[in-house]
Amino acid sequence: MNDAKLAETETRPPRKLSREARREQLIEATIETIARIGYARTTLTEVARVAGLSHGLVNFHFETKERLLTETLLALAEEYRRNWTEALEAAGPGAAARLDAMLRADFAPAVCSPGRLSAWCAFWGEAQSRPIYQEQCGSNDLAYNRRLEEICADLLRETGRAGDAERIARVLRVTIEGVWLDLMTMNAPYDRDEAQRTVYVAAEAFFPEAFNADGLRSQT
Amino acid sequence: MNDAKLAETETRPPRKLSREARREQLIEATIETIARIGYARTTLTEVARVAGLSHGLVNFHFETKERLLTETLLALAEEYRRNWTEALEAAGPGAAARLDAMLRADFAPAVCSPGRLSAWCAFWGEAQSRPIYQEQCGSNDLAYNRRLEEICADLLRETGRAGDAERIARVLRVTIEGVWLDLMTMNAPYDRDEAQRTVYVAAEAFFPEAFNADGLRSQT
Amino acid sequence: MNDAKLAETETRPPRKLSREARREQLIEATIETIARIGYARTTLTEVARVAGLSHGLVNFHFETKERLLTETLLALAEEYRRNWTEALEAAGPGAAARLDAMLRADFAPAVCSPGRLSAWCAFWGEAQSRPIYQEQCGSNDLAYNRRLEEICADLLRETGRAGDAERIARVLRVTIEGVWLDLMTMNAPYDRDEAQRTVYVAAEAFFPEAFNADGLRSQT
Amino acid sequence: MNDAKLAETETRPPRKLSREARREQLIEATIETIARIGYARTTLTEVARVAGLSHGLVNFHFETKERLLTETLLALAEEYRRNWTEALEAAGPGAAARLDAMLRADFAPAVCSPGRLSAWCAFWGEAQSRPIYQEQCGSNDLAYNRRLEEICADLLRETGRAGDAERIARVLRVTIEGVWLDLMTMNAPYDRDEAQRTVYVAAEAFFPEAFNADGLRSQT
DNA sequence: GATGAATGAGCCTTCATTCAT
DNA sequence: GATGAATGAAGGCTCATTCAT
Repeated sequence: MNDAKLAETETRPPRKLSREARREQLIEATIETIARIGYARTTLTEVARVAGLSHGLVNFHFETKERLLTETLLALAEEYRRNWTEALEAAGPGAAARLDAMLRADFAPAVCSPGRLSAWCAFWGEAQSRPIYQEQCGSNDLAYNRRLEEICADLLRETGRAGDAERIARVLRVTIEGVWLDLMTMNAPYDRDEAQRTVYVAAEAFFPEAFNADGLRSQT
Repeated sequence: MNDAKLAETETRPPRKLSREARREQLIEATIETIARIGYARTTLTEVARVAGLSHGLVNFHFETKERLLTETLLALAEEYRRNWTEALEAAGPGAAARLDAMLRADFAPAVCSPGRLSAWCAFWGEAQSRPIYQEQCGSNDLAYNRRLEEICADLLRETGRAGDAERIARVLRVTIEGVWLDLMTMNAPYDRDEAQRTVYVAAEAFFPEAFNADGLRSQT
Repeated sequence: MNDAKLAETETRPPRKLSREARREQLIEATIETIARIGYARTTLTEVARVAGLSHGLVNFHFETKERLLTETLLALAEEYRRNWTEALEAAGPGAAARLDAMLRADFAPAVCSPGRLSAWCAFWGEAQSRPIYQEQCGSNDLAYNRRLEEICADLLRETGRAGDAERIARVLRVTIEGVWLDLMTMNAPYDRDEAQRTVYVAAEAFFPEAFNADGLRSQT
Repeated sequence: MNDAKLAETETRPPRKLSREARREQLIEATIETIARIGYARTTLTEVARVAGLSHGLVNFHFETKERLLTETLLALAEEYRRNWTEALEAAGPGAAARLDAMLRADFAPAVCSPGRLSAWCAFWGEAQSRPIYQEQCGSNDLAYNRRLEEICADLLRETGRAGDAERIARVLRVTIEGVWLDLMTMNAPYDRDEAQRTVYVAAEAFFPEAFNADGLRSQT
């Protein structure tokens, strides 16, 4: 093979991809489509168009539209879980550092991009009338909640403060979800940095020794 | 209206309702339908069925499906606005009492029924890809936010605490929205009372002199 | 209304028909379509085209294609049953006259038209892999078979001949079905009259006192 | 074929079968598929699945689906023709023995298996709207009919009976086809033995000297 | 006002056919 | 030869919208 052909092979997308690669490509296109035109108006034709593929291929890799959407949600949930799990593993030993890692993880670009947030919102909106979506989200949330509660309980112990770890964890979690929603739906949205600061303001209210609006207090 | 007609109206269920009454009936059916089967699967036929009316009547009162949905959202937003506005007007003079009134208003049965919450979620999910919906929600939120910020600023002044009223107000608002979402989407949801306590836990964190988990502290 | 308009009203098909009338019209179009292009190539669009209606209307009156086809078969079966039942009721008292009535009924234009026969063939071909079709045909056949056996048994008694009524009835029935098939599938088909004579040749073989190739022997 | 190749063929399952063997394998799978799910629902994918081969191979050996089906019908027809031809060649010299051979041939397991009958029914059902299928069946039937008529004419001569050989032959043929159909489509089908007896009851009616319900009378 | 039959655009899905590997 | 990913035409079905009654 001469250089010209070699270059051509490298630059053009291959005609045939492995099953897994195509599935990921289509799921990515689905997220983008939902983010752009919403869940209700998402069609297989549009997903295929975004992916640059024929619409018949979508049904080849995912038997039905229903499955494509379910697996897209599953992929989002799995990506989200992996993100905070890994952040937690990389965190320092103290409860404050671990809480900081979890709060910060939710604002990592990988899970907090506009497209991802829009897709999440759309699925949330549909989930309340779809038990199958609730299950997908629910099991993930459950694990996240439990961890957050444990860490809050630890931090209360460490700081010697009184408080209800379950409710504090809940406030922190819904604050994150809430500023996410704001980032999506407000007409003049504040930016991600301000969103994160807002979360830390909440963290500071419960744990003033550990946090301020900028994040984790330096350990002096 | 003469006596004969008056008698007819009173004794028989009216065959012809006024324009406004029919519109409200259809909007109510729309909310219920969205809550039950979701925004994406809501059809005019189903709305008509829920309302107990004929198929064609929906298009007679609302020219298009788009208008029916938009006006439904408008009605929800207006109802919500009236609810907190009136609660605020009925509240006592102090900042703590007014904040309490606003927090409590969002859990009034009129705006916090399962059907209402589900419908809200559905519209939120769709709003991020529909500018027209964002406007409907946005203008309302804007007024609500401003009031909440004012009250928080007043309360900070009254209690002599330092703090960022804008971010505190934001945390309180998204906490309310967040527990609303939980009430809708969690597999084993806590109840409305626990949701409200969670909000007060957040309020207590910022204003311990004024609130505890049960609500407004008695003014001694 | 002036004469011109009156005439127009009478000649043009009405825009809206009753449910039952439309259903019959669509079933008739289905029979014609199956006869013309076969079961496998029958599409709702083609049925609608033959009926001169929009394809959406087919799904309005019959929820699915499956139901349209099933009800078409049901209508064919009901029409067939009514035809031989009424022929039997109009027949004379003797066994020979009743057998003659049944044999003759199957060649009545109402049930023996080319379109009807083609449609029957198509359903038979599909029935062997469709239990639901078999049931539709089966219950009808059962009643027909029982009657034919009874009459053959009566005729054997009357003529004092030995013979197996069940098998004789079966031969007569399948002979009718067979010449039907011939009328449909042979390249140079003989005509309906020759088909009927063939059946009478079979009848004559079993009951020479009662039949000859032209039909029932005149009672002398 | 040299020794090396022979050994390879015998010891290993051949990875590459000859064209002809693959074609037969696919035709057999087509018959089975049509028998199981019907003509209308037969797809190339299903045929390939039944044959245990890949999807694309079907189009490699038969350019189109149309050709696969046509050649399947051709194979069925050829198999059927060979069956009665060989039976006739093996039969004794008398007309009765030859007629018996033909009647018996149609119930030989090779052509009278459930799968074969189902496939025949399906093709018959479709043939009335497909000239190309009618030709395939027709030419075969024509030869079969002619032979049957000749034999019936011979037998009439031998027995000295009056009768119309053409119509008698037709009754015998359609009786066979009819009991075939019964074997396929009746809810509580009688068995092949009873089907064959029914045919002989018809034969006995025309030729009582030669046949009874059990078959050919022993020549005493 | 009210009804529900009728229309047709657009969607999901199937599947014969093609083709790169 | 053989595989299976990829394409696109066509079909069934849904549903917003229209309109005669």
